[in-house]
Amino acid sequence: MKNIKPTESELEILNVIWDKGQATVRDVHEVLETQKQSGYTTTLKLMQIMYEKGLLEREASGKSHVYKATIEREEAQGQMLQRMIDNVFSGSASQLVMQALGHHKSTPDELDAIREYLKTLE
Amino acid sequence: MKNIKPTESELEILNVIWDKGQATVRDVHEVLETQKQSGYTTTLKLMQIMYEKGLLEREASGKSHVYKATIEREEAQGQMLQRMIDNVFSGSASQLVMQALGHHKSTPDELDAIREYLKTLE
DNA sequence: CATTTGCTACGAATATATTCGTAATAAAGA
DNA sequence: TCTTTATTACGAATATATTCGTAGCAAATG
Repeated sequence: MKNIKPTESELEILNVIWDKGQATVRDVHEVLETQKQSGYTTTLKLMQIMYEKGLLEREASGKSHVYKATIEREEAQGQMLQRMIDNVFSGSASQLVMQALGHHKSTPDELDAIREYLKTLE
Repeated sequence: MKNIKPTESELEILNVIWDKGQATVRDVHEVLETQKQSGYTTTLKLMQIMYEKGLLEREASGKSHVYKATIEREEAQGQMLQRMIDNVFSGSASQLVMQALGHHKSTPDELDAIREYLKTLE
């Protein structure tokens, strides 16, 4: 089980790739451009580094490469969450949960979904 | 409302100070030493930087300084949580909550506490 | 009074992350 | 065929974070 710790920029890229399933540098760059100003080669370089780190895998396709994430979104979310629980909430997941529920006005539907989910955890 | 983004090392220091209420460099260093090997002046330098950034305030006490956090633990937790919700869970707090509940076997007591808490959110 | 101890300040080395320019290359288009 | 375009690779500049050595100083100790 791989343990990842993406930087902020890497996470932005992962989010695009997770959304799309797979993507070229150009695909990713076009999305990132809408969020913040940045050069194409910046995105390229980051994705090359992520490939070297093993965060992404890639496959040649004509002149370019098609990248995929080597870890599922849920798996990565779980790891990042665990790190936050450990480092910020002294290891208490329930503390984190209550903070999250308290600060963000969730809709009644969302709260219901959580209640349902709690039932399945018995 | 100040918006903080402590680095990993800064967070370790903040945790000690939040636990103690206030602390000197030596106090902090003694705790950190039990967690990882590091030099006294490293801790000192970090706390000086945190002071410059406004993360800590300090007061001379004899030859040394007594430091306090300029932000409450809960406030900081809330901000870090919000950032994670935005960057990792596409803005969905309930997604984060369910991930947290699913991955970490909370005790029945904790789950009860969360259920109670949900009731108060109606 | 001289020495040791414990503190701050600060510069510098190192590591890591981010950004971008330039070169090489191959495909597409005129 | 010649030129433009889109791509990768890579080096380098910049920014940020981390670590520690050294100097200066004052208090405590012998």
